[in-house]
Amino acid sequence: MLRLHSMRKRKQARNTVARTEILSLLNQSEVALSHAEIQSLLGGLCDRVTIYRVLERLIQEELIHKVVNLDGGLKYANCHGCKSTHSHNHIHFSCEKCKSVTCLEDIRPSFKLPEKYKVSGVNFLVSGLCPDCS
Amino acid sequence: MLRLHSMRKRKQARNTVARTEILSLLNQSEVALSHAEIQSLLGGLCDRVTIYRVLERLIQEELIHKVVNLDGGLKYANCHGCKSTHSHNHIHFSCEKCKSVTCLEDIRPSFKLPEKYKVSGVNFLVSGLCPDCS
DNA sequence: TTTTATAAGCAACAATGTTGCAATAATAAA
DNA sequence: TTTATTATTGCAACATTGTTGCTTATAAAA
Repeated sequence: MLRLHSMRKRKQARNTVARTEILSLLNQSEVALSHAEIQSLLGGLCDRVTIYRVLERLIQEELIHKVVNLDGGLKYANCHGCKSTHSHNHIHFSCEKCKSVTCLEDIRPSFKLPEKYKVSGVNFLVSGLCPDCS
Repeated sequence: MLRLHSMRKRKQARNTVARTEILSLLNQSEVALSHAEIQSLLGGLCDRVTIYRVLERLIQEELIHKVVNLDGGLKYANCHGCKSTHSHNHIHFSCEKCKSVTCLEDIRPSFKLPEKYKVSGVNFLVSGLCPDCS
């Protein structure tokens, strides 16, 4: 196949079993899942490392996004509306009782920084009790 | 010493070298420090584990607070004004270039959750370029 | 079917955080 | 000041989480 120099050969993503299953898990889940939870749900379908690499890929493809929990633990959630706007600037809610982490997609906090700061991303996490636990 | 049953013996905090030095480091620092940074700055003054335990104690005493970075890494910062109000609901800024994490104490974001959520704490992190780097 | 580049598996490693227990040392009590 | 008490430390061992290199397997193209 002839390729022009400007036409950079892009890495062609593949539909593998691991990718399909992990994406399906996240799409079906109401809450964000940790790597450990995903591994457990997959029940040995694939290696630990594969999960890390699939998650990384899905993030780059903007099909999921990463959520940092209160304790620094990482969780992953599917992107519902975020993809269209290319932004993950909504609030995430972390329930102290059931430990669930949920995307509150419609809620965008407002704030104002001094002019000299250049903002490129935000991560807003609110903790407390979710509707089911309160 | 006679003690009533209701008069629970409270753990009496001690002024140790490690505690003094770590608190001093955090008070003198403009930016939040990670455990690794603190350990490096202390230069072998005490054990790794001691640093973890001192930080934990200082948090409980509300002299410092914990900041979760974008990647889930934990940093620690002194409390300037936060103690009086007993709240850490201000924004933290994480610079992508110099990797510094700063408390923006005066800036409080506003947002509104559905009624059923009970909020007990927030962790707001904004990333981008700090004044020095932009 | 054959080709080939992506992805998976495996092993080894690194970073970070936790726990139990004996020894040390800060503070209170004598 | 000396002694007693117990909070704190150091150490070792372990757990968790995430990363990297390399070989093998496999999805998709030819």
